[in-house]
Amino acid sequence: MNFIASLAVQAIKELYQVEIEESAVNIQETRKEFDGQVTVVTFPFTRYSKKSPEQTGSEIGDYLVAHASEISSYNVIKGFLNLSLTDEFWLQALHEELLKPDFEDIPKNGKRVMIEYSSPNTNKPLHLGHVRNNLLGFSVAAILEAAGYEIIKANLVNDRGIHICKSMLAWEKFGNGETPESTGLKGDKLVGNYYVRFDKEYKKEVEALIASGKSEEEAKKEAPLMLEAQEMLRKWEAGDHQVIHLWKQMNAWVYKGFEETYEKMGIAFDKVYYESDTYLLGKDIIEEGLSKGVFFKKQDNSVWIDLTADGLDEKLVLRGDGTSVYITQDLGTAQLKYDDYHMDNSIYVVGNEQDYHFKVLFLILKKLGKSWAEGLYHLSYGMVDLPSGKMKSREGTVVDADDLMAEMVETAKQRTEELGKVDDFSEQEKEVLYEMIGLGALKYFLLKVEPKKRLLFDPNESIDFQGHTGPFVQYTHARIKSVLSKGAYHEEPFDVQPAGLEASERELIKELVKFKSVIVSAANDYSPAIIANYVYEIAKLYNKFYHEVAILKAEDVRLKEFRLNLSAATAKVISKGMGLLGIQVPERM
RNA sequence: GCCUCGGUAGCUCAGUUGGAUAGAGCAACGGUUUUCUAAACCGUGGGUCAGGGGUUCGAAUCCCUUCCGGGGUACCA
Repeated sequence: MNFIASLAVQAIKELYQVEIEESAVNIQETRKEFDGQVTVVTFPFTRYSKKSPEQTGSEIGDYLVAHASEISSYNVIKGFLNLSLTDEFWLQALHEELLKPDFEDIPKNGKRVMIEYSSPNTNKPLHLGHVRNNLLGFSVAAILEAAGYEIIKANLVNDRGIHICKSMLAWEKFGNGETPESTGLKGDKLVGNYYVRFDKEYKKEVEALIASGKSEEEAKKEAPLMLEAQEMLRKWEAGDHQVIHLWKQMNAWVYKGFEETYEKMGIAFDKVYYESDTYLLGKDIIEEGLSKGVFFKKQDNSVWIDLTADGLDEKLVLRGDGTSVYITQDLGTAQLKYDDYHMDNSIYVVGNEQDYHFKVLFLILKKLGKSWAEGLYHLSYGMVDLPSGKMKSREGTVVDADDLMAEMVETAKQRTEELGKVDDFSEQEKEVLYEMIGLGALKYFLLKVEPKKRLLFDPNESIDFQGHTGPFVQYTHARIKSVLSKGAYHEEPFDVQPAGLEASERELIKELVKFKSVIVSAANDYSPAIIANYVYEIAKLYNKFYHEVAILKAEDVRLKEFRLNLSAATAKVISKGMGLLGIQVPERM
């Protein structure tokens, strides 16, 4: 569509003797209710023409039609110049953009980007909040890869700390030697139960202490369980054999559980970092900052940075006793990641509750003069809330990831059986299909919403399978595949030039040829939602086309061939687009 | 208090660097199948784009301000 902008620039120059930038030409899609496909907004040009918007539009319109064979006609409504492009133009675009085997390839741009996501704690199973994080990370990685980046998918596992000790301690005290094998529980679930158990017992102790006259603050600090957990953390840091053994064993249970969940979810990583390996990093960066005068020391030896000039606060970066805080570790880990991969960009997929933390982290790295700090980006997303409010693992008010996925698959099964279209499938084929649809519905539901928006999930209201949903798009794909197979379609060079395009065909082509630019803008915005909405639009337009024109029973063979090709191109875009969301599409459903 | 992100139809969401009469889905109502998959299609109703001001040919979009909601503002992570 670029030729229209440059031609418009030419027109302004010749008609009104004014030189303008191409970017000053506002081009948009023509709204449905008007004739044409592309619209140039001509209001801004009236200052050059010194004429009415209508007259200006006509003059430019005449010029464009005279100078571009692709433009067949125009109409002017107020300051809008609506252009109709020839059918040949659209067919050509379809041909060039979509009917090649490597149609979706965007050349590599030579840039490397790391995307860190998931980053679970090993004291509890994954819940719906993690699901959003995982799907976002995986999808953004796929989108960036499609846009030409080299991708490293990283996971930073939070495998140590006081919260891990809490579940360890509770298991030691109340577990009676339970194991995943002895209980039949998934490892992460088993460990999660003890995390909840700790909280329960701890609260009892606190209440007892309060009853005996302590203040709430004192009680929370002095409860024996808390003291024991802290002692356990000290032993862990000292390398105590028994504690380390227990830690390794319980983490191993959790990892096995996570693996199952990740596999079901269909996500994976190229590199896993463990906080137990990285938590001591960052101290040399503190030294560096002190010597550069970026940080300063207080009387108690604690180290700070003053960010008040940047509108933030003073921030502690190292405790007075020399131990790390969260940001110390993150400073060190950021350096480690860069040393490992020398990437151009590094993306952190982390909830918006940590917006401030990342703002500070990136700012500190810039102040330290790290050349790579410019490439850091916090992909912040909104929390997933229940109607009752926030999910809290400790209180057990969470939507469990495994349960949710299983429910979705079950619903998909019921739906599919009711419709009875795949009764001839083998049991195994059915299982595969149910998973594809159930997970497709879930993933689409979570990804179609702009990441930064908060998401409300009502467990009592099931996720839809109709309308603006994953299954709708999947269904459209299956429908196309069915037509293609009945039409004995096989990919081959096509040169069919139908006498004239139907409106529904033109609309579909117009949307299809946007595919690559949509990938690019989704990559620039780190937004799977853009892909999700685009793919939905494609599916809708295809269904309209499908209902309005006959494909297999087209008037003549050439027309049928063309429509089969158009269908095949649509299927490719749907399949590839859904793939960018981590959603598979079936041949039949 | 300060910082930050949200607020668009009953509900869930789209809405490009400011552009035409603000769009989808769900829910409601009505229609479409002897014809390529009805998980579909077509139609009807439904709006103070949170409120107010400003910038301009033009504002859901940019600026200011008020209100409502989330999050942050820890020697927690």
